Amino acid sequence: MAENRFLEIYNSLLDYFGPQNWWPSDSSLEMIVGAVLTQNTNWQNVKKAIENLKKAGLLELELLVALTPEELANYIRPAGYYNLKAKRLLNLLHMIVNEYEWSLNNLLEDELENGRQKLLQVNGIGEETADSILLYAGGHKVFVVDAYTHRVFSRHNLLAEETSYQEIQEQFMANLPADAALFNEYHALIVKVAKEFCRKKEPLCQHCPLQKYL
DNA sequence: CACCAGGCAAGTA
DNA sequence: TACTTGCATGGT
Repeated sequence: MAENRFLEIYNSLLDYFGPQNWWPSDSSLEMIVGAVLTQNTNWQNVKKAIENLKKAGLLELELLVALTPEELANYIRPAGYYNLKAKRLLNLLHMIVNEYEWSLNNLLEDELENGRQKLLQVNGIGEETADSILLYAGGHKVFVVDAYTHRVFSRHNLLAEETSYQEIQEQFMANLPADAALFNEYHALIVKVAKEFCRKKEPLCQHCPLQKYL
């Protein structure tokens, strides 16, 4: 695009919605659990699953890795895809045990590219989940792209329909200050505006704070 | 009833 | 490489 509208849109969204204070969690471990559970799933369902683990006192690395996939699946059932996600979550936790000496902080404090490679090697962790963990738990300067980002920006003709994850991420990061707090807030604001005004069944965004960019 | 939700990997050609 | 399909609960 001719001028950089990425920052302008960020400011519009922040003015309209205010700070979103993501990621909602009480600990880094809870955050990464949520990152896996929320894959293609409504956050309301994820909250129920996390609450089940909390009530059982299981939100500790040593306790979670001691569970079988079947046992873990039973707790996270409300999040959907529970058999799949139980395996994926255990894959992630086992990587932390084996590659980072049982320390999630060791992973989060690793160099960005090293941590990202390790996360992407885990079966069940793709780019969005990896980047979410790196940004929201690790505080790394990496922009998280998701289906909402693609929908909101392509629908407003700010990105082509076929733009890839990596290309979208590069566009944002090339046009914004390298600021983890800004990346954090921006992604959350995109989710907010998509949920409120840019749903699949609402092709036109009347009343949307981004209407002027159409 | 249909459709959607803060994806990802495996299978197919 | 480029589609397609399975995974699954809960809210609208």
